[in-house]
Amino acid sequence: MQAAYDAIYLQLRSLIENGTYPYRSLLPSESVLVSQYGCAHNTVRKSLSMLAADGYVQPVHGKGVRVIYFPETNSPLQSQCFLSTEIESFREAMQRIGIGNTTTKVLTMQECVADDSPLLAPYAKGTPLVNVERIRIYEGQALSRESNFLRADIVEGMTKADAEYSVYHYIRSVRGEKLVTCKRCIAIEPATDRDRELLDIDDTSHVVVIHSRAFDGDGLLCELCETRQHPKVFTFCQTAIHSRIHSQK
Amino acid sequence: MQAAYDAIYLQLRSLIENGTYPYRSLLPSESVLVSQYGCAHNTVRKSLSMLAADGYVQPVHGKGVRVIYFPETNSPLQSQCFLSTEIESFREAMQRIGIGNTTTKVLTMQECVADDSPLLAPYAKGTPLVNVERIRIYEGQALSRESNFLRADIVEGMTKADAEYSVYHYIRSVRGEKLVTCKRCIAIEPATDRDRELLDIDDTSHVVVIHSRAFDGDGLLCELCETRQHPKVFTFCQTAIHSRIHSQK
DNA sequence: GCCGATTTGTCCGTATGTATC
DNA sequence: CGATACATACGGACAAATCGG
Repeated sequence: MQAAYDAIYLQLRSLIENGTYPYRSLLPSESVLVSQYGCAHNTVRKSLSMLAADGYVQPVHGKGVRVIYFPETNSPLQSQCFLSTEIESFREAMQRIGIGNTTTKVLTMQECVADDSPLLAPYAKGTPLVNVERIRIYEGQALSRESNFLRADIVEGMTKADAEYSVYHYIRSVRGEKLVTCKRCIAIEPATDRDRELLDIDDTSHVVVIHSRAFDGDGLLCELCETRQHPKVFTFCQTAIHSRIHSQK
Repeated sequence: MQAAYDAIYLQLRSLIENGTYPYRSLLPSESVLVSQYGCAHNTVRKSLSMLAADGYVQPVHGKGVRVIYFPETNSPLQSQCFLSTEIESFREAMQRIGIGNTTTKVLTMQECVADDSPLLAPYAKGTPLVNVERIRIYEGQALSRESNFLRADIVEGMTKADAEYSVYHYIRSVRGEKLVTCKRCIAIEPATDRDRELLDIDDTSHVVVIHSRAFDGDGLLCELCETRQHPKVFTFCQTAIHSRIHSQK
């Protein structure tokens, strides 16, 4: 079942994207939208705040809701970015940006237990884990590698073949678990000897390093992952909105 | 005046950060919080959704609101990231992460007009602009440069000295304008000859390129900026939350 | 497996405050 | 000053998920 605010969000978004509400114009006022959609004021507001968070509109107090979306041909579009603001598997990301011919190779896959190393500190000590190390190859080049510490119970029964296809797909479709929140940290670090050994980075001095921690439907940590990859495959788009909180802090 | 949901957000956040509500625990239920704070449940819900967006909690349907925040010593904290999810000036960012001794040098600052080049396409053709090119130097090294196309009216009267201190500070404090929305696109590109000429990048093959577009209080584009910088000064943290929208699209 | 209590999720209608024009 | 528009807040109703008995 689709929520009312989702439907309104999607409809308004497509009207913005197809030019019905062009860049720099004002949307119909809240009260007009309320009567158009036959819903409550708060419902329209939720849809509008979602559009604002995604960079489609910006509400202007006392004036209206300004459309700030314009199609971009120059820089990579939001939808074509390598790293999305959503939670998706590598496979899903590749399909989204239209790179079909990628393969994944599992280097190692072994059970272990969370000790008190700083790397695994977010896991409770003693938690059974599975460590999966993989390499991503596209167009014959190894451009990305990752080391993944997954909570054992959430990937119970996973085989190497499953991990080669998609760990996220296994968690979601086979295990029926959700991935709800993902915290990420992006940095650019000098390539290590191990990077040069495993990846085709040639004359590239640095690699993109993404640390991510994913939480399941219960809000419990289930994945702790480090991805190291060639810089040329990395793009990321984001919309920042001013909040008064930080100005007070 | 501070909104009620802001106060509740700040209070709950500090209670989470100081360990009163530790990692993996559940917050008091909505109804308890409502009676504690003496407000309506929608107000509490707004605070909780802000905490969720910032990666502090994750609500679990029918169960409670799980705390997913833990202090990190290993990877860069959210507050220590170079590029924040807020809208701030370079000067503010440097103060936040504790790098005091930085200087800014204005290379060029000249008026121009938006033509039909793809770079300036987001501006209406004919819009008066000011182009400012600057270099950031810290610890004696030129590590970042940027080319900024600002709408002329929003930086009216700005001098080279103002631009050397902070363009954002001039816009906000002198001109009294707000910067509300900022769309950014991050990529890693090979360093150009011009990069090597202006920056101290030595044996580094790539630079971090940030394209950003900022919108003023009226929701009108007022800044179009390209930043090119040394990889070693770049870190970015972000929290992604699963939305059903993308799964339907 | 069912039932009831608890908790979050969605939605409604209303009232008031505040900025813009 | 009045009309319009967004911002905040309240209180209530019902749905849906979870959990324990």
